[in-house]
Amino acid sequence: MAKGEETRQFIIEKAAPIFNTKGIAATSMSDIMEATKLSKGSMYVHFDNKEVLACAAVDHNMKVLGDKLISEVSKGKTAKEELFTYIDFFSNAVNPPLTGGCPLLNFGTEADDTNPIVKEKINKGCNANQQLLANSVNKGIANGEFKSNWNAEEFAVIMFAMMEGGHLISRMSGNNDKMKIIAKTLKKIIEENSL
Amino acid sequence: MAKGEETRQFIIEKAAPIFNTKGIAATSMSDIMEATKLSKGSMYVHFDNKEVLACAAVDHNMKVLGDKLISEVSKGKTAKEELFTYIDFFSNAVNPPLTGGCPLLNFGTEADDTNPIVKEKINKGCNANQQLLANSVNKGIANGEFKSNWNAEEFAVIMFAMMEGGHLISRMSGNNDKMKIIAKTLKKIIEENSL
DNA sequence: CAAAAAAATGACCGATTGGTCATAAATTTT
DNA sequence: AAAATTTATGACCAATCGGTCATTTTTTTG
Repeated sequence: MAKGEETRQFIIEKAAPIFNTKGIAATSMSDIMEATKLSKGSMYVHFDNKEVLACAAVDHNMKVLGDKLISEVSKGKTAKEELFTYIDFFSNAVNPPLTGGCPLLNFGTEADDTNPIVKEKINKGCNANQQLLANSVNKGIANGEFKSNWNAEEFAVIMFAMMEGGHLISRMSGNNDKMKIIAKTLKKIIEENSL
Repeated sequence: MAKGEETRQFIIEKAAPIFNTKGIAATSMSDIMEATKLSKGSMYVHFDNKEVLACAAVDHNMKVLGDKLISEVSKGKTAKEELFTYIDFFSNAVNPPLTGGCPLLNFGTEADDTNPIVKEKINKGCNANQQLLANSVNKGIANGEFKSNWNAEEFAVIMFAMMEGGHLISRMSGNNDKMKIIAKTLKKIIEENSL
Protein backbone atom coordinates (compact mmCIF):
# COMPACT_ATOMS: atom_id res chain seq x y z
CA MET A 1 0.00 0.00 0.00
CA ALA A 2 2.74 2.38 -0.93
CA LYS A 3 0.73 4.78 -3.07
CA GLY A 4 -2.04 5.25 -0.56
CA GLU A 5 0.20 6.20 2.31
CA GLU A 6 2.15 8.45 -0.02
CA THR A 7 -0.81 10.65 -0.98
CA ARG A 8 -2.07 10.55 2.59
CA GLN A 9 1.19 12.10 3.71
CA PHE A 10 1.08 14.49 0.78
CA ILE A 11 -2.35 15.73 1.84
CA ILE A 12 -1.22 16.17 5.44
CA GLU A 13 1.84 18.13 4.38
CA LYS A 14 -0.24 20.48 2.27
CA ALA A 15 -3.01 20.78 4.86
CA ALA A 16 -0.83 21.34 7.92
CA PRO A 17 0.27 24.93 7.22
CA ILE A 18 -3.26 25.90 6.18
CA PHE A 19 -4.77 24.62 9.41
CA ASN A 20 -1.99 26.32 11.38
CA THR A 21 -2.62 29.70 9.79
CA LYS A 22 -6.40 29.73 9.33
CA GLY A 23 -7.39 27.51 12.21
CA ILE A 24 -9.37 24.28 12.11
CA ALA A 25 -12.85 25.80 11.95
CA ALA A 26 -11.95 28.31 9.25
CA THR A 27 -10.22 25.76 7.05
CA SER A 28 -12.51 24.00 4.59
CA MET A 29 -12.02 20.77 2.71
CA SER A 30 -12.12 22.89 -0.44
CA ASP A 31 -9.03 24.72 0.84
CA ILE A 32 -7.21 21.40 1.06
CA MET A 33 -8.53 20.31 -2.35
CA GLU A 34 -7.16 23.48 -3.88
CA ALA A 35 -3.78 23.10 -2.16
CA THR A 36 -3.39 19.45 -3.13
CA LYS A 37 -5.14 19.66 -6.53
CA LEU A 38 -6.92 16.48 -5.54
CA SER A 39 -10.61 15.71 -5.83
CA LYS A 40 -12.93 15.70 -2.86
CA GLY A 41 -13.57 11.97 -3.11
CA SER A 42 -9.87 11.29 -2.96
CA MET A 43 -9.55 13.16 0.30
CA TYR A 44 -12.19 10.98 1.88
CA VAL A 45 -10.41 7.83 0.77
CA HIS A 46 -7.60 8.75 3.15
CA PHE A 47 -9.49 10.55 5.91
CA ASP A 48 -12.87 9.60 7.34
CA ASN A 49 -13.77 13.23 7.93
CA LYS A 50 -12.38 16.71 8.39
CA GLU A 51 -11.73 16.18 12.08
CA VAL A 52 -9.43 13.24 11.42
CA LEU A 53 -7.52 15.27 8.85
CA ALA A 54 -7.29 18.20 11.23
CA CYS A 55 -5.89 15.97 13.96
CA ALA A 56 -3.32 14.55 11.56
CA ALA A 57 -2.38 18.10 10.59
CA VAL A 58 -1.99 19.10 14.24
CA ASP A 59 0.24 16.08 14.85
CA HIS A 60 2.26 16.86 11.76
CA ASN A 61 2.80 20.49 12.68
CA MET A 62 3.96 19.56 16.16
CA LYS A 63 6.25 16.82 14.84
CA VAL A 64 7.85 18.97 12.15
CA LEU A 65 8.49 21.78 14.59
CA GLY A 66 9.61 19.44 17.34
CA ASP A 67 12.04 17.63 15.05
CA LYS A 68 13.50 20.90 13.81
CA LEU A 69 13.83 22.13 17.38
CA ILE A 70 15.47 19.00 18.73
CA SER A 71 17.75 18.86 15.71
CA GLU A 72 18.96 22.38 16.51
CA VAL A 73 19.08 22.03 20.27
CA SER A 74 20.99 18.76 20.15
CA LYS A 75 23.79 20.49 18.26
CA GLY A 76 24.69 22.30 21.46
CA LYS A 77 27.78 20.98 23.13
CA THR A 78 26.94 22.33 26.56
CA ALA A 79 23.63 22.55 28.43
CA LYS A 80 23.89 26.30 28.28
CA GLU A 81 24.25 26.13 24.51
CA GLU A 82 21.17 23.94 24.34
CA LEU A 83 19.08 26.46 26.25
CA PHE A 84 20.42 29.38 24.25
CA THR A 85 19.65 27.55 21.02
CA TYR A 86 16.08 26.94 22.16
CA ILE A 87 15.70 30.65 22.81
CA ASP A 88 17.20 31.65 19.46
CA PHE A 89 15.13 29.07 17.62
CA PHE A 90 11.90 30.78 18.67
CA SER A 91 13.19 34.35 18.82
CA ASN A 92 11.89 35.39 15.42
CA ALA A 93 8.13 35.19 15.94
CA VAL A 94 7.42 37.40 12.95
CA ASN A 95 9.08 34.84 10.67
CA PRO A 96 8.64 31.71 12.72
CA PRO A 97 10.16 28.30 11.95
CA LEU A 98 6.67 26.99 11.18
CA THR A 99 4.22 28.68 8.81
CA GLY A 100 1.45 30.24 10.88
CA GLY A 101 3.44 30.43 14.08
CA CYS A 102 3.44 28.23 17.16
CA PRO A 103 0.92 25.37 16.76
CA LEU A 104 0.65 25.01 20.53
CA LEU A 105 -0.62 28.56 20.76
CA ASN A 106 -2.78 28.37 17.62
CA PHE A 107 -4.49 25.02 18.14
CA GLY A 108 -4.42 25.27 21.92
CA THR A 109 -6.51 28.39 22.10
CA GLU A 110 -8.90 27.12 19.44
CA ALA A 111 -9.33 23.64 20.90
CA ASP A 112 -9.54 24.90 24.45
CA ASP A 113 -13.29 24.69 25.16
CA THR A 114 -14.33 22.89 22.00
CA ASN A 115 -12.01 20.04 21.06
CA PRO A 116 -10.75 17.83 23.90
CA ILE A 117 -8.76 15.56 21.57
CA VAL A 118 -6.70 18.37 20.08
CA LYS A 119 -6.51 20.00 23.50
CA GLU A 120 -4.83 16.93 24.93
CA LYS A 121 -2.41 16.76 22.01
CA ILE A 122 -1.38 20.35 22.72
CA ASN A 123 -1.11 19.65 26.43
CA LYS A 124 1.32 16.84 25.65
CA GLY A 125 3.23 19.19 23.36
CA CYS A 126 3.53 21.80 26.10
CA ASN A 127 4.78 19.21 28.54
CA ALA A 128 7.27 17.84 26.01
CA ASN A 129 8.74 21.30 25.53
CA GLN A 130 9.05 21.85 29.25
CA GLN A 131 10.59 18.42 29.66
CA LEU A 132 13.15 19.23 26.99
CA LEU A 133 14.13 22.38 28.84
CA ALA A 134 14.20 20.72 32.23
CA ASN A 135 16.41 17.97 30.82
CA SER A 136 18.93 20.53 29.59
CA VAL A 137 19.01 22.23 32.98
CA ASN A 138 19.39 18.93 34.81
CA LYS A 139 22.10 17.89 32.41
CA GLY A 140 23.91 21.13 33.15
CA ILE A 141 23.55 20.59 36.86
CA ALA A 142 24.86 17.04 36.56
CA ASN A 143 27.97 18.06 34.62
CA GLY A 144 28.76 21.03 36.81
CA GLU A 145 27.70 23.78 34.40
CA PHE A 146 24.83 25.05 36.54
CA LYS A 147 24.26 25.65 40.20
CA SER A 148 22.99 22.48 41.84
CA ASN A 149 20.16 24.26 43.64
CA TRP A 150 18.59 25.50 40.39
CA ASN A 151 15.05 24.16 40.12
CA ALA A 152 14.95 22.72 36.61
CA GLU A 153 11.21 22.00 36.43
CA GLU A 154 10.24 25.45 37.69
CA PHE A 155 12.60 27.17 35.31
CA ALA A 156 11.22 25.09 32.44
CA VAL A 157 7.73 26.31 33.26
CA ILE A 158 8.61 29.98 33.37
CA MET A 159 10.86 29.81 30.33
CA PHE A 160 8.24 28.02 28.23
CA ALA A 161 5.54 30.41 29.40
CA MET A 162 7.66 33.44 28.62
CA MET A 163 8.48 32.20 25.14
CA GLU A 164 4.85 31.49 24.32
CA GLY A 165 3.72 34.81 25.74
CA GLY A 166 6.47 36.57 23.84
CA HIS A 167 5.38 34.80 20.68
CA LEU A 168 1.89 36.21 21.09
CA ILE A 169 3.12 39.74 21.77
CA SER A 170 5.49 39.77 18.82
CA ARG A 171 2.99 38.36 16.37
CA MET A 172 0.41 40.95 17.41
CA SER A 173 2.85 43.85 17.14
CA GLY A 174 4.44 42.54 13.96
CA ASN A 175 7.95 42.95 15.28
CA ASN A 176 10.32 41.04 17.52
CA ASP A 177 11.23 43.87 19.88
CA LYS A 178 9.52 42.46 22.96
CA MET A 179 10.70 38.96 22.12
CA LYS A 180 14.26 40.23 22.21
CA ILE A 181 13.72 41.49 25.75
CA ILE A 182 12.42 38.07 26.72
CA ALA A 183 15.36 36.32 25.07
CA LYS A 184 17.78 38.65 26.82
CA THR A 185 16.11 38.14 30.20
CA LEU A 186 16.11 34.36 29.88
CA LYS A 187 19.74 34.26 28.85
CA LYS A 188 20.60 36.44 31.83
CA ILE A 189 18.82 34.04 34.19
CA ILE A 190 20.74 31.15 32.66
CA GLU A 191 24.01 33.04 33.10
CA GLU A 192 23.17 33.79 36.70
CA ASN A 193 22.70 30.09 37.32
CA SER A 194 25.94 29.17 35.61
CA LEU A 195 29.06 28.35 37.54
CA MET B 1 -32.83 56.07 20.10
CA ALA B 2 -32.90 54.40 23.48
CA LYS B 3 -34.43 51.10 22.43
CA GLY B 4 -32.11 50.50 19.54
CA GLU B 5 -28.93 50.99 21.49
CA GLU B 6 -30.36 48.87 24.28
CA THR B 7 -30.86 45.76 22.17
CA ARG B 8 -27.57 46.39 20.40
CA GLN B 9 -25.82 46.19 23.75
CA PHE B 10 -27.93 43.19 24.70
CA ILE B 11 -26.81 41.33 21.59
CA ILE B 12 -23.16 42.19 22.23
CA GLU B 13 -23.37 40.98 25.83
CA LYS B 14 -24.86 37.66 24.78
CA ALA B 15 -22.52 37.25 21.82
CA ALA B 16 -19.27 38.16 23.57
CA PRO B 17 -18.81 34.98 25.66
CA ILE B 18 -19.79 32.80 22.71
CA PHE B 19 -17.18 34.38 20.45
CA ASN B 20 -14.61 34.12 23.23
CA THR B 21 -15.18 30.41 23.75
CA LYS B 22 -15.88 29.15 20.22
CA GLY B 23 -13.86 31.67 18.27
CA ILE B 24 -15.05 34.04 15.56
CA ALA B 25 -15.02 31.59 12.66
CA ALA B 26 -16.80 28.85 14.58
CA THR B 27 -19.52 31.13 15.91
CA SER B 28 -22.53 31.45 13.62
CA MET B 29 -25.22 34.09 13.55
CA SER B 30 -27.62 31.28 14.47
CA ASP B 31 -25.66 30.83 17.69
CA ILE B 32 -26.26 34.47 18.53
CA MET B 33 -29.93 34.23 17.54
CA GLU B 34 -30.38 31.31 19.89
CA ALA B 35 -28.62 33.09 22.74
CA THR B 36 -30.56 36.32 22.30
CA LYS B 37 -33.86 34.75 21.21
CA LEU B 38 -33.97 37.41 18.55
CA SER B 39 -34.73 36.98 14.87
CA LYS B 40 -32.08 37.06 12.21
CA GLY B 41 -33.43 40.23 10.67
CA SER B 42 -33.21 41.99 13.99
CA MET B 43 -29.53 41.19 14.28
CA TYR B 44 -28.85 42.84 10.96
CA VAL B 45 -30.68 45.99 12.01
CA HIS B 46 -27.95 46.57 14.56
CA PHE B 47 -24.94 45.06 12.81
CA ASP B 48 -24.11 45.30 9.12
CA ASN B 49 -22.56 41.86 9.12
CA LYS B 50 -21.00 39.17 11.28
CA GLU B 51 -17.59 40.80 11.19
CA VAL B 52 -18.90 44.01 12.74
CA LEU B 53 -20.63 42.05 15.48
CA ALA B 54 -17.49 40.01 16.10
CA CYS B 55 -15.43 43.20 16.43
CA ALA B 56 -17.95 44.62 18.88
CA ALA B 57 -17.76 41.38 20.85
CA VAL B 58 -13.97 41.51 20.92
CA ASP B 59 -14.10 45.09 22.17
CA HIS B 60 -16.68 44.18 24.78
CA ASN B 61 -14.70 41.23 26.09
CA MET B 62 -11.58 43.33 26.41
CA LYS B 63 -13.44 46.16 28.09
CA VAL B 64 -15.27 43.96 30.60
CA LEU B 65 -12.08 42.17 31.55
CA GLY B 66 -10.05 45.37 31.60
CA ASP B 67 -12.57 47.15 33.80
CA LYS B 68 -12.69 44.24 36.23
CA LEU B 69 -8.92 44.14 36.31
CA ILE B 70 -8.40 47.84 36.87
CA SER B 71 -11.15 47.85 39.48
CA GLU B 72 -9.29 45.17 41.41
CA VAL B 73 -5.79 46.49 40.85
CA SER B 74 -6.70 50.02 41.84
CA LYS B 75 -7.79 48.76 45.26
CA GLY B 76 -4.13 48.17 46.07
CA LYS B 77 -2.68 50.74 48.43
CA THR B 78 0.92 50.13 47.44
CA ALA B 79 2.52 49.45 44.07
CA LYS B 80 3.47 46.02 45.29
CA GLU B 81 -0.15 45.32 46.18
CA GLU B 82 -1.18 46.40 42.70
CA LEU B 83 1.21 43.97 41.06
CA PHE B 84 0.26 41.14 43.40
CA THR B 85 -3.42 41.77 42.70
CA TYR B 86 -2.78 41.60 38.96
CA ILE B 87 -1.11 38.23 39.46
CA ASP B 88 -3.89 36.88 41.66
CA PHE B 89 -6.56 38.18 39.31
CA PHE B 90 -5.30 35.93 36.50
CA SER B 91 -4.02 33.06 38.62
CA ASN B 92 -7.05 30.85 38.17
CA ALA B 93 -6.91 30.08 34.46
CA VAL B 94 -9.17 27.05 34.81
CA ASN B 95 -11.95 29.30 36.09
CA PRO B 96 -10.96 32.59 34.54
CA PRO B 97 -12.56 35.97 35.24
CA LEU B 98 -13.94 35.97 31.70
CA THR B 99 -15.90 33.09 30.16
CA GLY B 100 -13.69 31.38 27.59
CA GLY B 101 -10.43 32.61 29.06
CA CYS B 102 -8.14 35.44 28.00
CA PRO B 103 -9.52 37.23 24.93
CA LEU B 104 -6.07 38.46 23.99
CA LEU B 105 -4.90 34.88 23.65
CA ASN B 106 -8.12 33.63 22.05
CA PHE B 107 -8.71 36.33 19.48
CA GLY B 108 -5.03 37.10 19.03
CA THR B 109 -4.11 33.65 17.80
CA GLU B 110 -7.19 33.45 15.61
CA ALA B 111 -6.85 36.91 14.08
CA ASP B 112 -3.11 36.58 13.65
CA ASP B 113 -2.78 35.87 9.92
CA THR B 114 -6.39 36.42 8.93
CA ASN B 115 -7.94 39.48 10.56
CA PRO B 116 -5.78 42.61 10.75
CA ILE B 117 -8.51 44.70 12.42
CA VAL B 118 -8.96 42.31 15.34
CA LYS B 119 -5.21 41.75 15.41
CA GLU B 120 -4.61 45.45 16.00
CA LYS B 121 -7.28 45.55 18.71
CA ILE B 122 -5.47 42.73 20.50
CA ASN B 123 -2.12 44.40 20.01
CA LYS B 124 -3.48 47.50 21.72
CA GLY B 125 -4.85 45.32 24.51
CA CYS B 126 -1.46 43.69 25.06
CA ASN B 127 0.21 47.08 25.20
CA ALA B 128 -2.41 48.41 27.62
CA ASN B 129 -1.75 45.51 29.98
CA GLN B 130 1.98 46.07 29.84
CA GLN B 131 1.50 49.77 30.37
CA LEU B 132 -0.63 49.09 33.43
CA LEU B 133 2.12 46.94 34.89
CA ALA B 134 4.89 49.38 34.00
CA ASN B 135 2.91 52.18 35.62
CA SER B 136 2.67 50.24 38.88
CA VAL B 137 6.38 49.57 38.86
CA ASN B 138 7.22 53.19 38.10
CA LYS B 139 4.83 54.32 40.80
CA GLY B 140 6.62 52.03 43.25
CA ILE B 141 9.97 53.37 42.18
CA ALA B 142 8.74 56.95 42.58
CA ASN B 143 7.42 56.41 46.09
CA GLY B 144 10.44 54.45 47.26
CA GLU B 145 8.87 51.02 47.34
CA PHE B 146 11.04 49.56 44.61
CA LYS B 147 14.68 49.79 43.64
CA SER B 148 15.22 52.76 41.38
CA ASN B 149 17.25 50.76 38.85
CA TRP B 150 14.39 48.32 38.17
CA ASN B 151 13.47 48.47 34.48
CA ALA B 152 9.69 48.88 34.56
CA GLU B 153 9.04 48.40 30.85
CA GLU B 154 11.16 45.27 30.61
CA PHE B 155 9.57 43.75 33.67
CA ALA B 156 6.13 44.54 32.26
CA VAL B 157 7.00 42.60 29.11
CA ILE B 158 8.25 39.51 30.89
CA MET B 159 5.45 39.53 33.45
CA PHE B 160 2.74 39.88 30.82
CA ALA B 161 4.34 37.19 28.67
CA MET B 162 4.64 34.82 31.61
CA MET B 163 1.02 35.30 32.62
CA GLU B 164 -0.24 34.67 29.08
CA GLY B 165 1.99 31.66 28.65
CA GLY B 166 0.90 30.35 32.02
CA HIS B 167 -2.71 30.85 31.02
CA LEU B 168 -2.17 28.63 27.99
CA ILE B 169 -0.39 25.92 29.96
CA SER B 170 -3.02 25.83 32.68
CA ARG B 171 -5.96 25.76 30.31
CA MET B 172 -4.42 22.90 28.36
CA SER B 173 -3.65 20.87 31.46
CA GLY B 174 -6.94 21.70 33.14
CA ASN B 175 -5.30 22.69 36.39
CA ASN B 176 -3.53 25.72 37.82
CA ASP B 177 -0.38 23.98 39.05
CA LYS B 178 2.00 25.59 36.58
CA MET B 179 0.27 28.95 36.93
CA LYS B 180 1.00 28.82 40.63
CA ILE B 181 4.68 28.41 39.90
CA ILE B 182 4.53 31.43 37.64
CA ALA B 183 2.68 33.48 40.24
CA LYS B 184 5.21 32.49 42.88
CA THR B 185 8.15 33.35 40.63
CA LEU B 186 6.76 36.75 39.71
CA LYS B 187 6.02 37.63 43.31
CA LYS B 188 9.54 36.63 44.21
CA ILE B 189 10.95 38.94 41.55
CA ILE B 190 8.81 41.76 42.88
CA GLU B 191 10.01 41.08 46.41
CA GLU B 192 13.61 41.09 45.25
CA ASN B 193 13.09 44.51 43.75
CA SER B 194 11.43 45.84 46.86
CA LEU B 195 13.28 48.02 49.32
C1' DC C 1 -0.69 -10.09 -18.37
C1' DA C 2 -5.06 -10.82 -16.14
C1' DA C 3 -7.77 -10.34 -12.10
C1' DA C 4 -8.49 -8.11 -7.89
C1' DA C 5 -8.00 -4.26 -5.04
C1' DA C 6 -7.16 0.34 -4.09
C1' DA C 7 -7.28 5.09 -5.34
C1' DA C 8 -9.16 9.02 -7.84
C1' DT C 9 -12.95 11.46 -9.95
C1' DG C 10 -16.77 14.69 -9.85
C1' DA C 11 -21.62 14.95 -9.79
C1' DC C 12 -24.65 15.05 -6.20
C1' DC C 13 -26.80 15.40 -1.37
C1' DG C 14 -28.95 17.68 2.68
C1' DA C 15 -27.71 21.04 6.02
C1' DT C 16 -25.97 25.31 7.23
C1' DT C 17 -23.74 29.51 6.22
C1' DG C 18 -24.04 34.80 6.01
C1' DG C 19 -27.18 37.91 4.36
C1' DT C 20 -31.70 40.25 2.21
C1' DC C 21 -36.23 42.07 2.21
C1' DA C 22 -41.23 42.81 2.27
C1' DT C 23 -44.18 43.06 6.00
C1' DA C 24 -45.70 43.86 10.67
C1' DA C 25 -45.11 45.57 15.25
C1' DA C 26 -43.41 48.84 18.33
C1' DT C 27 -41.56 53.09 19.43
C1' DT C 28 -40.73 58.27 18.73
C1' DT C 29 -41.88 62.38 17.11
C1' DT C 30 -45.07 65.92 16.05
C1' DA D 1 -53.73 60.56 18.80
C1' DA D 2 -51.82 60.51 14.19
C1' DA D 3 -47.86 60.32 11.44
C1' DA D 4 -43.25 59.09 10.81
C1' DT D 5 -39.58 56.37 12.03
C1' DT D 6 -37.34 52.66 13.96
C1' DT D 7 -37.17 47.86 15.25
C1' DA D 8 -38.50 43.00 14.83
C1' DT D 9 -40.08 39.10 12.17
C1' DG D 10 -39.30 35.04 9.36
C1' DA D 11 -39.53 33.40 4.79
C1' DC D 12 -36.29 33.35 1.38
C1' DC D 13 -31.72 33.51 -1.28
C1' DA D 14 -27.31 31.96 -3.35
C1' DA D 15 -23.13 30.06 -1.83
C1' DT D 16 -20.67 27.00 0.74
C1' DC D 17 -20.22 23.50 4.06
C1' DG D 18 -18.90 18.44 5.12
C1' DG D 19 -19.77 14.22 3.23
C1' DT D 20 -21.45 10.20 -0.14
C1' DC D 21 -21.20 7.20 -4.01
C1' DA D 22 -21.35 5.08 -8.61
C1' DT D 23 -17.95 5.03 -11.97
C1' DT D 24 -13.38 5.18 -13.88
C1' DT D 25 -8.51 4.95 -13.49
C1' DT D 26 -4.51 3.29 -11.44
C1' DT D 27 -1.91 0.22 -8.78
C1' DT D 28 -0.99 -4.17 -6.74
C1' DT D 29 -1.30 -9.08 -6.61
C1' DG D 30 -1.14 -13.78 -8.37
